[in-house]
Amino acid sequence: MVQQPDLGILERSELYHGASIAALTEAHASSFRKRLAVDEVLLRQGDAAGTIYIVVVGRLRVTQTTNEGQQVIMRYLGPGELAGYAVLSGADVHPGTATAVDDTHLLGWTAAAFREVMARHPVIAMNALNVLGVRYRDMQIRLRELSTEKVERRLAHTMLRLAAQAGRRTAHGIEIAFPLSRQDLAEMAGTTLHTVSRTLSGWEEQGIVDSGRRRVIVRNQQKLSEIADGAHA
Amino acid sequence: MVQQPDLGILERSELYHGASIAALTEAHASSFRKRLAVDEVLLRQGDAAGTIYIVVVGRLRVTQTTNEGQQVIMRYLGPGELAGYAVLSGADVHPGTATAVDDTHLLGWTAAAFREVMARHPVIAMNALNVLGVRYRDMQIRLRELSTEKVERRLAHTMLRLAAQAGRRTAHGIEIAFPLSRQDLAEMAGTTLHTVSRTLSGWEEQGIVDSGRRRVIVRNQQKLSEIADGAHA
DNA sequence: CGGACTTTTGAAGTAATTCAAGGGGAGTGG
DNA sequence: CCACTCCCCTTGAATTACTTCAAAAGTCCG
Repeated sequence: MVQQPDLGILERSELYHGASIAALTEAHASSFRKRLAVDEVLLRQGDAAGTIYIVVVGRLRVTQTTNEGQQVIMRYLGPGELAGYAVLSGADVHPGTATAVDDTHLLGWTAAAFREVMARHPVIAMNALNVLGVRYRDMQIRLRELSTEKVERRLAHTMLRLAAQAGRRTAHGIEIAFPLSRQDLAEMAGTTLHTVSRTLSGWEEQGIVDSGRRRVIVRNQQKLSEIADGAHA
Repeated sequence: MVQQPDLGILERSELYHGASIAALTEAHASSFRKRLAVDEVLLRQGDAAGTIYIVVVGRLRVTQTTNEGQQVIMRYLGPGELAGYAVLSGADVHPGTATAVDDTHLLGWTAAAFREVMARHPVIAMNALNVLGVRYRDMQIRLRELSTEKVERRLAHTMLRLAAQAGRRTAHGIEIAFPLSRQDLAEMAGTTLHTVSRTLSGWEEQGIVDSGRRRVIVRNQQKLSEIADGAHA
């Protein structure tokens, strides 16, 4: 009875999409639930990679921290997305830290349980390849942007991606549906919070965005796209 | 008779490592050979992703080009490595261009032939997951470097990776075993050839490297590591 | 030996960081 | 309910690392 909604979530997840009812049921049977409050950590960079999760409700921020303590945000994970990909690809430790930015519900599997399900249902392995492929390509794009574009453009790309991934239509525009500080944007776009602040102030004047304390709304996606495409060059 | 060496190459490749003789034989039977001279293109960014290759001998440079024509080098591929990962992960076009930087021999498969082999031998799918996982992590590291480190450090990291991946011990140090221009290094480290040239000149004075026209030798790996670790901060 | 490509180096310019200070909002505790 | 405190955000000014522009010198190959 409680299972039905979970199966639906699994069916719509990037990892189990297209799997048979049998596979979904089996996957669900070997899963466990996990709940995180805001700022709780799901898995920590450097820890042994023993579990894999699917986000059911909520959102996680995945970061990597340098020896010097600087953080980079690798991505945000929303409903249906996979956390703990290290288990998929046989890495022994988690390369990043996943922290809840909202109240978050997950379904989890131990590495052994997951491998068992994947071995029995090849479609899951194919989905796993797709997940990694998509993320890898995403990374290539970001690397390319970071190598070739100036800050304003990179920030525009960053915000467009966030709007596409976690945007909520409102009367005033597309609102990023979770708390997002200047510092967060800086850690995604490869710059400082100061430069982000200045850039957003400029955009605000032009009516492109509307923002406040840990809150961002895209008012004019068109103009933002033009900036991302280098119209400002 | 000619097959035996090929099977050995396959066995040692990142994609077929650990596969059974039956699987290797089957894979070999459905493969075709391809040979490229220097500067010939194996696959082009944006082209339909219909084939996948393993490098047997030689080396490829994988690049992505922006709308404005700027290039970024995503990676180099040496013997045993896979070219055309798009086929693995179900992308419909190649995200980058692969060009030979040396005379290069490859074994190739059509997408259909490869999927057939992979479906029959799950170990290959697991290897594929590992390949993508390793590349993804590599990309995360580079993104982190690009976001948080200054040019000299990034360049040091770049050269250390090249030395590890394609280094040849010589009397004078570790030589990067393929032609590598200042421009190439710039496109890997996210800077300009001018800055690379100046940096290498500095390193040359300190006896850390020895370089010339499209040629780089690491003389003092220790010192280069220190620079990469931020000792120069 | 000519010509194309690669590298070097100087000088000027600039985007972005760093340093510094202050202001504003949200939540908490008295 | 008000005041206090903690974050987060903003903005100015100084600094700097790097790019861009420019020219010349090597180096390799045919």
